[in-house]
Amino acid sequence: MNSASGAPRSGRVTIKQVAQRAGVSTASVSYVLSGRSGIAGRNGGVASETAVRIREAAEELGYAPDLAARKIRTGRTETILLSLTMLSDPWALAVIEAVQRRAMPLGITPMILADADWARVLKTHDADAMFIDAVADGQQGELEALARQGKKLVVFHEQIEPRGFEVIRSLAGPGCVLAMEHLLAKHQKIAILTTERARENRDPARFLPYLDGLRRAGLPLREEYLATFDRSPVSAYAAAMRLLDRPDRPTAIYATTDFAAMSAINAAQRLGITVGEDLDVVGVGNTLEGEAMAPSLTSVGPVGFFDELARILVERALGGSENSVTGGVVEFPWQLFIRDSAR
Amino acid sequence: MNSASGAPRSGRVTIKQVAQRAGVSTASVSYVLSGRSGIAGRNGGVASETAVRIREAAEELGYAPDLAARKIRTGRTETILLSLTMLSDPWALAVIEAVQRRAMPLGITPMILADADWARVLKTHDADAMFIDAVADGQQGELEALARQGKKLVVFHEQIEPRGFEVIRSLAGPGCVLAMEHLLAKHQKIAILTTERARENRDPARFLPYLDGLRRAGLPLREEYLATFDRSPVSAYAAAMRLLDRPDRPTAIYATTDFAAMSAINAAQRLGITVGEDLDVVGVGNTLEGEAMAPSLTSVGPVGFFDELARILVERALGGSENSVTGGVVEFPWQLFIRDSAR
DNA sequence: CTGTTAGCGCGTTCAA
DNA sequence: TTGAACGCGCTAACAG
Repeated sequence: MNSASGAPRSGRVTIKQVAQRAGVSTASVSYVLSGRSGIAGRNGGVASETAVRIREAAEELGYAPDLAARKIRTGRTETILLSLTMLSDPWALAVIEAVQRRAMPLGITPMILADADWARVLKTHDADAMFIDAVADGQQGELEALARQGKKLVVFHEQIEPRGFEVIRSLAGPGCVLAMEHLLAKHQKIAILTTERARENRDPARFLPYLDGLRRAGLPLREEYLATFDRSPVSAYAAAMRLLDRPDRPTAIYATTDFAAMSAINAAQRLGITVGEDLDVVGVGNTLEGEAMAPSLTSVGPVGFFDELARILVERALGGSENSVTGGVVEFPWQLFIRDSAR
Repeated sequence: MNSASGAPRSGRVTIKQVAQRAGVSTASVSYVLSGRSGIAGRNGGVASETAVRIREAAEELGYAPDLAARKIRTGRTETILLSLTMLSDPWALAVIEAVQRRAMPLGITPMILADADWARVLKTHDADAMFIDAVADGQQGELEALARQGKKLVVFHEQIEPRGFEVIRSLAGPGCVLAMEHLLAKHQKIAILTTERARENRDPARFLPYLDGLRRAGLPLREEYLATFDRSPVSAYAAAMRLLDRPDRPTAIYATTDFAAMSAINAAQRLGITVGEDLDVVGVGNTLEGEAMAPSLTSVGPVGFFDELARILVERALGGSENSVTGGVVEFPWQLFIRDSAR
């Protein structure tokens, strides 16, 4: 076929072949096909007619730039790497989708690494930004090493401190405080429905706000208003029953899980108690199931978390390599979503 | 810090810095750190002591090769790209896991592209092999274009013909034939539980084997033994009930879905019919749920599919670039797994 | 046997 | 608009 034209030893079409075909230098081709063609401040003054010819040649030859070669010069891969541990988790899918939406229009491709073992891969593979959703205990040093290598990391973690990398946190605590305040505005007899573990550990995010709320309001902590359950739906339902099936029952329930809150609502309905009137219920997690149930569940959850994560990731990916190597923390306080179960 | 030693303008440690620190040339470093150091036929004669010094230097500096730079010379990315459309599907997770297991020990990293729009990305991004799990109607040409670019593609599709790329098929048909034969060995009154769609289209894979089986056995097609359902579990359960809750009920059910087969078993149990004795049931899909239920479900499914897919992918990734650009078809006939629901 | 020199590959980008 | 250097690692050819 084309034995005299280019140099098609490899299947790949190079910039050189395009240049030859268009009758220009490789530099012009590069200017037109990648960087600014007719806009640039300095250079890039490529006659629009030449530009057209170049683009035609590229099209005809089916040229596509070799990103590896480009990367070596520019330092950019036009790629964002997402290291996700639990790919089956809807959470991971939400991350992917959000980043996808932000990045693709800018020509940045999100790639997923489905492996808890990011440390090994990220050492050699490059990306304009990397997201890591799980850091084991000993791995803190590896993060710092990667950061020193100039890698742009965004790490999802509740405690880790940023050392050259960005940290993003999803904080349930503030939202739980809001939930309690919401109930305290109208109620005095507020029960809690929580896990055994949260109570034992005095979980600062989900359990303590209950105690603090009562204390600040000058209300007593009543043992009989404290019900715990262990995972199973049955157990949560039973716990709610214990709470509600008594003469002096609470007028509000603060459940540390949406799922528990839903059980509580079911229990109440079973007892003929009208949720939203005789009983207010709030949950934690702001799940879709809670929002969909009747009455819709008032709950707390992170809002816009995925979008913000995507924004940060893309921002860091675009930021020049020498740029802000600050490494900060972005905290994501959960917020209250008032719905029918507790107006 | 190290202003006099290397050239650390960028955060990245290069082979040059390692060379300088070890007091050798970059060639030696390259030989030691990547290719064969003391084995090679020709060159590679690096004294083991020097090799140690080089490795130490690399270690101290935290050197990691730039894969992009390496790729440009070797043409290899040490990466396999998996374009997966339905990441939430267990099927996709199985693909990932299988490839992971095969590839990682060989130093090949699987990367996932969570985007139906592979055509755009794959044009510029490189990988030693690429897997595509979904091809839309118009996209056939794009596959060929990519193949011409020298890209190694493995495409999962039932009909597409290989043109420069590999095609892998998962064929339910043969398995369904086996399932019917299994039932025909012991039964004469065999019912089918299938979807409305499969019946209308006379699905060659899952529906026709039922008709053909009856015909070959010289059995009549009885309308009352043909029950259809539409998606919902409820619907499948009801259809099974219609089949079983009659005087002259079938002694075997061929269900075109594991999920429907499970509904049938439930229905039978509800009616006091002992599955595996009074009634044999086979499903299609060979899901884990079916295997786990009691009685365990006899079913047909692809065996070793994911492993084989992974093998092909890795093989193609390792194969030299000029190598077998054959492009063949690998068919994966489903097989019968006999369990308690139909011995 | 051990090690070095030098050029390559591809797209970018400066200086002319 | 272009020639040529450049970035990084690989590797053929060559020299102790």
